[in-house]
Amino acid sequence: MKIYNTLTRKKEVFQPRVPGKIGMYVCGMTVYDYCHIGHARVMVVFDTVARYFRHKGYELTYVRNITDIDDKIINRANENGEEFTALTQRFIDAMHEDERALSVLPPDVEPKATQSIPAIIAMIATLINKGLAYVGTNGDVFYSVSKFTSYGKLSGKNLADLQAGERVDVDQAKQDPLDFVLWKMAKPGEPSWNSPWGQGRPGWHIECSAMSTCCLGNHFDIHGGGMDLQFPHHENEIAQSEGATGETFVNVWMHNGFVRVDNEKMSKSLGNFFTLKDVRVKYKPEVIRFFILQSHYRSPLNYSDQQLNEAKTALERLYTALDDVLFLEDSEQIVEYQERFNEAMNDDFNTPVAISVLFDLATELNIAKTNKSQNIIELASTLRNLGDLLGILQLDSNSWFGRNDRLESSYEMTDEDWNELAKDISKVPKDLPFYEIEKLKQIRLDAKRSKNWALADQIRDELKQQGIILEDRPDGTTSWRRE
RNA sequence: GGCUGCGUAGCAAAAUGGUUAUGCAUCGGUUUGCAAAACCGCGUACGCCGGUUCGAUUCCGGCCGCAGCCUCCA
Repeated sequence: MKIYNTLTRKKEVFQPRVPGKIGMYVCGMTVYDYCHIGHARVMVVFDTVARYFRHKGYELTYVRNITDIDDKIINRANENGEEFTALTQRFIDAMHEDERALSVLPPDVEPKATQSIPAIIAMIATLINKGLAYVGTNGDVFYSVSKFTSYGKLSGKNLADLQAGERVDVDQAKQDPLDFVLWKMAKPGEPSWNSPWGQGRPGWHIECSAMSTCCLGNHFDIHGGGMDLQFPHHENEIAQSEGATGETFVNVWMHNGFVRVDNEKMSKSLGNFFTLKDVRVKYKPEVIRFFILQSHYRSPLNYSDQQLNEAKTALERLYTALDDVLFLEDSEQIVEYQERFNEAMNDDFNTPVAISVLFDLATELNIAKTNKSQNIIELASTLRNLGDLLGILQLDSNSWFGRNDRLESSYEMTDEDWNELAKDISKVPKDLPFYEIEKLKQIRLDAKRSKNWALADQIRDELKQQGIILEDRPDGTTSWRRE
């Protein structure tokens, strides 16, 4: 299979260092706020990558870190007047809840910066011993970028250009403006850990170097994250890790594109972000996941209600195809579709094409259902299993269409009462449960039998107002679903 | 200014040196009491200008436009 490698700027045939085994590290969240759709993209993209590797039979170790100490966390905790650990725990919990909703499987290891302090200190000490890092005039420890000759190889930058475009205020404590902090001295009252250089905390970049090599070894296969981490974060990670170990750090660098709003990057600093928590109120999480996978992971992804609505309609089409089909364990699979799907995924995880295979499969399944063909179960099972690789289509269709709520009545009503009520459903409370919908459906079927089209249409229209869609079938039965 | 990347039909989004992407929307048909869903049919799109080629949306060059990074950000 081929994967686009940021380091070489081209698709390369992927070869794990150890046959059959893959180590993958992805930069995770800094937990001082809720996850937004941009974070969702990273989670979903690399979850899909992980699922596919495992499907291909690789033994994958997937590590995704949590940054649970940094300036923003300290500031936010101070604003709230709470312990930073209380703050981070709250947002870690919220993140895990978002992940579960999006069917993002947990990574194998989820290291936290605050639990990796010894490894961080050890790596900084090595860098100082090797002459790649120094203690600045303010006591902070800095990485000496000019000492690392291949600095800039990932982002395609060179030191001269960087200096020419310098727009950071020069920190007097540094020897060179491009040098970055490895260990930051604590101000009074700030969270801190003891180190050979005094009480302080790790810089942002060092934690990822320490945690990744700690969990996966000095040299591993894949490192991922958002595009914006290419520089300086990942560049600095390379400098730190390769500087400290003297070995190649990572073979393949994968970066996902941004989520945009009105053609601008969605980001915390621009304030144009939508949190998952909020979006989930309006759209099912699976719709969000589908929306993300409908574009290639390296392309920009424009966020809008229109896009989400279309994703919902599209996904509904797939669930409609799966509706009313019995599934059998160990059903035969349709190889042709599996092959087309795999071919797409083998080409740098081309999920839009993989999804198009799902739609072709759905069309054939719909035809098979109409014709009552023999291969209905195989088609449906294949569709579901391929969907599973993308983390979609795993709900029971009754659940997707909102037909799985309680079966008993909420109201004490006679049939007479129901017949009266059916004539003016606008009086019926919103969010009718299963039993009541079934009841009204029956009343409508009776109306149809006696060719009382007016009443039948009225019931259908009124229910539509409530987001309940009735569909008559050729065999005279009626099915319903929630929008 | 430097460095990346992008520009595809109404919208979204892929592949591809000559052959159907796909989804949504629209239109026509089948079906239906009418709908809905489903099925069938319908789209000659590839920023502009040159070049290479028998042939370019696809390769090369220039231009224009957009985005990202160069400061915390997935």
